[in-house]
Amino acid sequence: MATLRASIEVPGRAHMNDKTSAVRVRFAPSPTGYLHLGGARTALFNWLFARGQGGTMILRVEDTDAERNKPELVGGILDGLEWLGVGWDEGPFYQSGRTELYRAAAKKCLANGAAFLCYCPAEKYVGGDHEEESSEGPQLRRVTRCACRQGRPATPGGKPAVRFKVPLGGTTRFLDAVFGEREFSNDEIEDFVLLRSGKDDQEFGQSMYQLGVVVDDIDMRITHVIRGADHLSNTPKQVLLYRALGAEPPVFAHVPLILGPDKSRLSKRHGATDVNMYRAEGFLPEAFRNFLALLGWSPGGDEEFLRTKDLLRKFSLEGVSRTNAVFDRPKLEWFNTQYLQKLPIQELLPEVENELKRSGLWKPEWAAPGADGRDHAWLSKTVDLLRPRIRLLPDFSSWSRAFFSDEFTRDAAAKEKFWTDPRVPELLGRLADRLEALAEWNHDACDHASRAVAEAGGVKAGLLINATRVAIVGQAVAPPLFDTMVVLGQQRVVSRLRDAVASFAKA
RNA sequence: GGCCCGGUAGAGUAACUGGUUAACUCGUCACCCUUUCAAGGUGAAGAUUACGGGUUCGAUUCCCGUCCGGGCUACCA
Repeated sequence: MATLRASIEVPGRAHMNDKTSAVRVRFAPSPTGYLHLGGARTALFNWLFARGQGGTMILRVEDTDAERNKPELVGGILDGLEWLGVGWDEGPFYQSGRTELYRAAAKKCLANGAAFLCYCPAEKYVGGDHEEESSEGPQLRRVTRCACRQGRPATPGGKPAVRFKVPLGGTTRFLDAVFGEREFSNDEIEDFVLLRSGKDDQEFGQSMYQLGVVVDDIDMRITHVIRGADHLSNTPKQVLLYRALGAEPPVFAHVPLILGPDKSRLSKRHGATDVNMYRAEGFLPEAFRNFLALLGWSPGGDEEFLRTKDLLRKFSLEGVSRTNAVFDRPKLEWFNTQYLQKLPIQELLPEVENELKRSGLWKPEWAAPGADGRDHAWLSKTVDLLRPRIRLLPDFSSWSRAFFSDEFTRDAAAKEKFWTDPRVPELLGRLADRLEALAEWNHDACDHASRAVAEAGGVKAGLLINATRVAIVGQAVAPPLFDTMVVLGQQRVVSRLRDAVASFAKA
């Protein structure tokens, strides 16, 4: 993966007291689903933070739940990250392969009294926050402690799970770079499970989330935990674990969640939430990144069109908001059109090439400047002409098909709109003759010839121009006609005009 | 239910540690440009800063309450 730049001094924030250690962050997806927008945004923030300060980005797959885990989903998540341009320096590490590490940590907690063996079957566990029947219907009671923590199992027998022994009374506090100082009462925290009970001949089962994250974050020397705000309430548990394992907690930075247009949690019913679907739709990764970065973060100024290098330079945890953001697709599309228009043409060309290859329209001679470079120059000019009207990459092969192939059809609605005048066939025929006779093929020559034909025929130039557009590109909407003619070339324009005239005869 | 976090125009955000016409971007509407449609240009509408109290000479900024939204409350992550 990307080479790690030499560690430089961490700008750091005084109150966080970062010593001199370089920044180390991680993105830790769970393969229970695809890479969704929220996850992608979290990955992006971690990446921006790490790359912006010469730190290290680690990728860790949290697959400790054998039941819900779907290994085949990992590939899609990695693909999504790659498309997003979010690379990592270490990993991917898989928690499923680090089981011994977690068991050792759990045993350490058992040994130093920070954890206990709980023999309660999961359904019978008496601790926690269970629902209970009352005169007013089902009620949830406060956290209670199980007798197992005193070594007096309420329901002896069976295999025990390891639970963390949360201190009675007192508070647990930590620093969050986004939400500030946080303090939680220990009495609100249940004795959470560290290790599942073992099956068959196993002493213990797989690690639970809380143990896995903490052990790995310590082991991987993570300095900043940047993740979704849905983990804010779990953080005190983790801080307790850090202490029990004799480690200092990192700086936490919880970023607000991304909600759907109805302000409810973003889910499949809100449409595309899988980043790979945006790639498939033809968004440019950099535009997508720019849009995503602005969800829950602001550079402070008025500029919103921020290329990746700008994001890298400006990103900071201080700019992260505490308010959940709503995903707004129209704005994403706006960003895409902006990038389509403003990107240096040489940066856009590879994307267009991929698109044309995907649709089978690509011609090898268009590839990078060859012998005389004329074909490549033609492609470059054509894409440049087309791009102000393109919204998504696939538009290059659908909407602008006639620019790259002679096999195209004329849009019925376009004919309906611009071919209704009975004089059109004759005008198009005369224009074909006139253009064919042209010695010079350029914008002005096409312009003069067309206007002359219109004038001679006693019609407004617009009538001929619009009809001609439909004839040569098959669309009612296209780039300015004379520029289009230049790009298509004399022979092609003439033959398409005659083909159009012929189509009238048939009809 | 308990605990926690939020609440600035339809959306994303800004407004130095409270200071006076609440700013920018997307979207919407209008006009200009014009050869279609975009883009671009100009302008407009849209916010009693969720609501109600309080502190203060002064609050979007501080405090309390209410309402609304979200999160956590699993041998999920």
